[in-house]
Amino acid sequence: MSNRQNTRILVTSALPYINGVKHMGNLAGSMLPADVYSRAMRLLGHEVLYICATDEHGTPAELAAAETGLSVSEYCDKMHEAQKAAGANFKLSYDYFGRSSSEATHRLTQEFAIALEANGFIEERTSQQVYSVADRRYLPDRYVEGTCPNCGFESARGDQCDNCGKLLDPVDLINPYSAVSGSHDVEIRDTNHLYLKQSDMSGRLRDWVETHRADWPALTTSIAIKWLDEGLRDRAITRDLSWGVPVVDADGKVRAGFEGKVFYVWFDAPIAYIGATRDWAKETGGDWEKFWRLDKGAEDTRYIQFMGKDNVAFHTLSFPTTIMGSGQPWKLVDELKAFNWVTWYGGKFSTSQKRGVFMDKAIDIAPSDYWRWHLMANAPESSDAAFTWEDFQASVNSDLANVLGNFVNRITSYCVKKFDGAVPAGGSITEAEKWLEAELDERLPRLVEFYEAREFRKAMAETRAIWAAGNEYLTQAAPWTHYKSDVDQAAMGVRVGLNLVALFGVLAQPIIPDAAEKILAAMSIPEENRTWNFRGGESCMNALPIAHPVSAPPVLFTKIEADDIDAWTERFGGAG
RNA sequence: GGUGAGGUAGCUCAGCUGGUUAGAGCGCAGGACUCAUAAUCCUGAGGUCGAGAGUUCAAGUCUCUCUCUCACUACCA
Repeated sequence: MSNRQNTRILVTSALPYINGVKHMGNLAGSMLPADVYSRAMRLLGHEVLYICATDEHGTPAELAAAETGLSVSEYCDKMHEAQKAAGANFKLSYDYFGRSSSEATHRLTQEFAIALEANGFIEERTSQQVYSVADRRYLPDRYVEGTCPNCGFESARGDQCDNCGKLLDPVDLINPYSAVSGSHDVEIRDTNHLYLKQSDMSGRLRDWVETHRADWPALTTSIAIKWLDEGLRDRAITRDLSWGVPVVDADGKVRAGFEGKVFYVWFDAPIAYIGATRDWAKETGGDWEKFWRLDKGAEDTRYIQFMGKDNVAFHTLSFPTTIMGSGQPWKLVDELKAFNWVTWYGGKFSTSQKRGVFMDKAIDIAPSDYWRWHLMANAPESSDAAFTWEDFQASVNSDLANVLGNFVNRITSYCVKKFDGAVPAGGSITEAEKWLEAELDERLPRLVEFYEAREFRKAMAETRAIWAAGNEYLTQAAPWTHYKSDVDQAAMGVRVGLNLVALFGVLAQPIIPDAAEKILAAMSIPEENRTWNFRGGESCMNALPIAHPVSAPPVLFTKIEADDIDAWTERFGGAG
């Protein structure tokens, strides 16, 4: 493990939309795994840059702002800070949490569009769109409602009827009205938009996706191939809105006929990955180009994207079309990690029906470590994963409190009581130490492999198994039994046990950073000794110097009681 | 409707290119221990791998049909 090459790694997680605080499923499906991965890679000595940002444009932001009485810009300022704070509460270790509304992203978006048009990948076309006279705005399909021509349902949305499920075109709705104001004064107008000619890129996209069949998860490639098989359609990348990136010509002036139009959020949102990196560079003096420009060192960067499955098409097809079509040496993603959904007792999260927990409330209920551990140990990697309070309780009580917390407590407090809180010398190697060494030699490399492969459930299970091995070792070594007749031999068990506490703290860092910090502080482990330079089980068992001071940390994990579950179910909904 | 993913012990899930008695954690039962957050450790019970058919010396693993669940279906993001 010692001769691993240090790599430069760029990590991005799908941009959370500006409206509202995200629920635990959003956290589990992109930001949290990206964070755990970034932390692990940093510990392994890699150069990691983890970038995320709020996705701020689009109709929903405009409407939400109007409801609060704030300007869109003020509203976004406020919500950006709220999301930033929520991320901080969950200890998301972004190197930079930017905004798609930043100057850098605006300029890049415009530059990409100009380059794409010069290369023939953008075309101006006319389409029909519903315009609401009362609202003085064009309405996205789902903001137009009316009677379903198929089943007669009276409040069918323009994109799909909630009653019969049929896909609709808003133009076909009978008696259409604006979902924003309820006004029936709506009309169909012709409007010009820029289209990204994804169809012309199909061949190159397919070749590129095919080369990754082996190293991308099946979830990722199957979705991309599905879209390609159905035939990529050209996609409008502008909208009739005022809040967003203006459409300009090469001279920087608004494009003729595009007054009152901006780029579609899904054109500029992924570009915000680059924009946010530039903003990071501006703020820190870092070099953004070595992460993004192939001609400036990005050939040596490994770029990994984290996202929910709904985002796969945009990251495997649309954004790559933008990158490839620009004809410029931009970095394409190397590896994608896509997640399924976390469901709420098998159903959907729903704010209106009080079903589900959102990041701001979740942190009031339980410490971030609890959520981080449970969501990663039960990550929706191969299929949707059901969240239940009972499972949450089991993860926290069994894995964190009983296996890890109790281990740390039992051996540190014993050391304080019997060995004056100092790592004791003495004793000889027994079967117990040999067993433990073999166990660590097998499990530590495997753990690292799981992290590198971004197999989160397996990495968590392996971590837990290592913690459990500590308890098993203590049972075998039984220092409390030896203490009665052979204090030196008891010292052996205590010393190795304390080394395990330090090791467990080191291993816990990417997942449960707060608890890890408490453990490492109680063990007085200096910063430079907290990295993942494992040199085999034997050295892990003898890392602490003799007489090194040790204290017993306060209870690390308070258990979740049945009463808590009842109260939370009452407050947030559950099986009922 | 189309497409994709999934249906493996009571629960949540592993099982790579098919190969001895199908695995883990939780839960459950019994035992051990007493340093510890009534914790921990050991042992055990529990599955005809959604249904049916086929290919093969051999299928949870490949093919087909059926069935159930979930997701996506391009102007929500």
